[in-house]
Amino acid sequence: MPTYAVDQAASQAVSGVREVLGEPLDVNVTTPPHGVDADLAVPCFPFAAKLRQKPEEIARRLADHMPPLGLLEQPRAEGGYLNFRFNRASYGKMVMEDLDRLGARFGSSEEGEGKTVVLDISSPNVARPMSVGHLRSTIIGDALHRLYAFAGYTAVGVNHYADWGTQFGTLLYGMTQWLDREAYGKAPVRELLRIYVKFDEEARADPSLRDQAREWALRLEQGDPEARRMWEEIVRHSLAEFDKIYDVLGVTFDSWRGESAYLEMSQEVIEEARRKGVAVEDQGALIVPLKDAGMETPLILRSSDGRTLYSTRDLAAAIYRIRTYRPAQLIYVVGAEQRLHFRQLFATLRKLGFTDVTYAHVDFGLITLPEGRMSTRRGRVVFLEDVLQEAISRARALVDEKNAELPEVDKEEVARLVGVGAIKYADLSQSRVKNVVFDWDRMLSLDGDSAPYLQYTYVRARGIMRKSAAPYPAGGIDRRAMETAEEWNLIKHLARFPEAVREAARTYHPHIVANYLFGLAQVFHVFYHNVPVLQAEDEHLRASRMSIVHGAAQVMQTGLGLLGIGVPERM
RNA sequence: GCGCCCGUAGCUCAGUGGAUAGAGCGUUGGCCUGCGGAGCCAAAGGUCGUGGGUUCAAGUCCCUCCGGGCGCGCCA
Repeated sequence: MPTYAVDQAASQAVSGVREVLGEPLDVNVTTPPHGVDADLAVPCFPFAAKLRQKPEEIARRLADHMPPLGLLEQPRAEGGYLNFRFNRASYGKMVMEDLDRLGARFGSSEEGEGKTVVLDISSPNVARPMSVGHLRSTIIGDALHRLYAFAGYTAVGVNHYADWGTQFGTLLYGMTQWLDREAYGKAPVRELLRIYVKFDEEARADPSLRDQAREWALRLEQGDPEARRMWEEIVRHSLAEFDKIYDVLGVTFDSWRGESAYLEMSQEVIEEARRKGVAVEDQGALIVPLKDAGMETPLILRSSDGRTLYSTRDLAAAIYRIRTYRPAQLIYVVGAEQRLHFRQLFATLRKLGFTDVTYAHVDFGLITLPEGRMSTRRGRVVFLEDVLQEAISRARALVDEKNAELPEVDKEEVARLVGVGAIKYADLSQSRVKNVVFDWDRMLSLDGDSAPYLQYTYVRARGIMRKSAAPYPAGGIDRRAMETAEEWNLIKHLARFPEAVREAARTYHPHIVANYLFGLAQVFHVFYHNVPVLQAEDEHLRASRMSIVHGAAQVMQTGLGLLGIGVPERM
């Protein structure tokens, strides 16, 4: 499905090679390394065995007999490589026309047309303040949500918040003992946290408290009105708190459903699993044996005392999503420590017959503190709210320094965009698989490879655009605007955006887009530094360069938008 | 003990099996009479954890070992 210039150029290279060699060979198109003056390369080593000829000779033969290719120059043989350069006139023209025609849709595709993906994103714990630990799922999930929508899918972002489970027993009991009404009225979730921590301390001195907590958990489970009322209140307060955070982050969901929404359905799922022979009784519990799927530990559907578990409700939720949305794929953006859980979940779903859905656990490394793993109970935790505030205030200090004459409202807006952007970018610009040791300065970095560097690119481009309303040049971009290395490199980089977007979605790696944008920023800054736009020699050249600037601003805005990062007009 | 993940420059990280492994930070030294210096240019800095293997070609794939992290039946 080659629609963009990059794709077409690559497929022209492939068919050209096949035509000359006259065989349906597997042709690999790569990008040459830095020192080589070429845009695409085809290594000829793999053909050697089949053609009984040296790679160097094959490359030479190809170079000599290559038919004319619209977007590529006549290739050259260099060693065992066949090197192509883009044809500036045709390739550059096509790129710029695509950009002009598609605008904010440049980079999008129809790949997901008619298909739905459901993404499990964020899923915080009710009754706890969100910590930086929830950042990754929220931010990575949001970026994937946007990327999939951009790729043409119907993307459903689901917040599956944890509002059920044994921890509510301790909380309800704790509330009956130590609740400070006034503190609860002012900052309910913080007060609940205090109680949660206090229970842990007290229970260490007096283990009988744990029985009390179990008692309350049971009351809640059985629908006791008082327990139920307290629980509902906790959930309400928590969701209100989450809302505030998501609002600052600019993250939205298509569906909010807590685990408790699946209590009834869990019973049906248990029945179904039993009926299909997927689940069996074992030591008083109901389990799904998974040895045949390569797992020693089974998925547990019902505990020996008859309660549903996290895994039961997750299974019910998955089935609910499949029946409600008819998705092609279920995606879970959840930490790597739950790998086993998702292997079990997916295997169970397949056993139950849900085989026409693909499942993906998009995992990511843990965020830890320098002193070790975060622990809410021990108060060893960094709250997301504090991180956001700190980021915004650091950005604000910088705005005051760099752009003192900006109006107050704009300063606030810029500080928010830059501060929040910095946090998101810090996470989205590196591969998600590695663990991260939390570090204020690193997470809130505002220089180098950081959000403001990219946002500043946009600001600079917009600065030029504000000063001139030159329209897209009649008759297309002027060849003279593609002559210098700065111009040509920028155009070539713009052309690669669709590829970055596609790869990021395909591999669930938003950092591919982030890295791409960083490269774009670098190339643009060099262009900006060396190529006069407003002062171009004549009107047509100026309009042509303006269209390049326009394209750069557009791609930066679209790309950052896919990462959930906004751009200011000034900063 | 078993399973999974990670190990690339002083630090933090990129690197679809292809050519001479790249950035940012930090260090040193340059560039504001051009469209905003939150910028640009340059230098120094590497046995890609270790040892084998597969391949025409390995930072990338497979195995050993070392170091770190996570997980392993009724928590979420």
